[in-house]
Amino acid sequence: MSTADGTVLTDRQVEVLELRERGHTQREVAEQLGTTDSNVSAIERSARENIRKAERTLDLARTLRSPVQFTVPQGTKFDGLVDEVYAQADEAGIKVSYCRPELHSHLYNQLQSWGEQNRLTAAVEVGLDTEGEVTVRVAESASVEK
Amino acid sequence: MSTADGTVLTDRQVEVLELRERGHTQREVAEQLGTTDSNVSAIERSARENIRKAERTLDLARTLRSPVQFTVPQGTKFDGLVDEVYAQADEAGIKVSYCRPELHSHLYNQLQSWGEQNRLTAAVEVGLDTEGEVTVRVAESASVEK
DNA sequence: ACTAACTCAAACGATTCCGTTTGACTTCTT
DNA sequence: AAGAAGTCAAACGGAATCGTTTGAGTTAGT
Repeated sequence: MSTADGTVLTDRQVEVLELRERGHTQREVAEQLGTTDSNVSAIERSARENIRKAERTLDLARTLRSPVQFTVPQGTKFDGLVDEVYAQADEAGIKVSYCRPELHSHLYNQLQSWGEQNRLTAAVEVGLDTEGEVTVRVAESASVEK
Repeated sequence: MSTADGTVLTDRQVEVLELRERGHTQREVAEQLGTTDSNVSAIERSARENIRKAERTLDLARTLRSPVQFTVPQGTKFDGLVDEVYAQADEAGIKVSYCRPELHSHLYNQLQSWGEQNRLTAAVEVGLDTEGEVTVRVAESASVEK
């Protein structure tokens, strides 16, 4: 078994994920581990939730390392977002690592679930580091709203 | 304040990291938060540990998603590691996304803390996904040894 | 020798998180 | 209609994590 050591997953969660990724059904996994399918369902759910938390954590860590941070309100158009990034970078004397169309698609990809008709459906936190790297992050509370 | 929502960090940990990344000393942070410097030290430590755990978690998640997994023993030369990757990929009918020198430096970069004189100082778990992507991971227990 | 910045270990109460059971519920496919 | 695969909520006991305090220790710089 792969070790869950030093991760935010438990041994049980790794056991379940391993078997599931190999195509077994929850019932099969349940039998092999000597428990119920609904228990396996619960373990798998919290495992995937923990992985999502890990992703968000790294996003946040990157933002924290960024000397320049600002928030763009919900409803902003993607063009406006791009403008804002360049403006803030300029002000801080940072050269953005992306040309305009690059940055646009870079942001669009990361924010696709929070975009609708070229507008943001949630406020977005943006971070700029000294290398010109751009990170974006949507507050968790916003993704739960509505 | 940036929100710690949906991450593996607590609000307190984010507070501390924010102030610290802005160049404040632990004593300054302690004063601002109304506690002791040794407490701030402890909070910062567990915060960074949590971030490391998040990194390892994503590595592990990637490995779990990989249909091909194998372990390379401690003491293997980097050349041997590269050979093994190609051999395993071949056997599974996967085309590695890297040419030899690329793969070598790709692995070398990720494993630099576990390399010495072109040899691995710890066993390494390798994952290959169907896209030809290669992931490596060192068991936590190994990094603590010695 | 003194200070500033930081680390470390032990212990504590409080909180959160895990795995599990039970039972009901959706959604497909046959 | 029946079954297979999966989800969800509530409750539980046990384990892990958090923030904090206290006190001692290290490592630089002056």
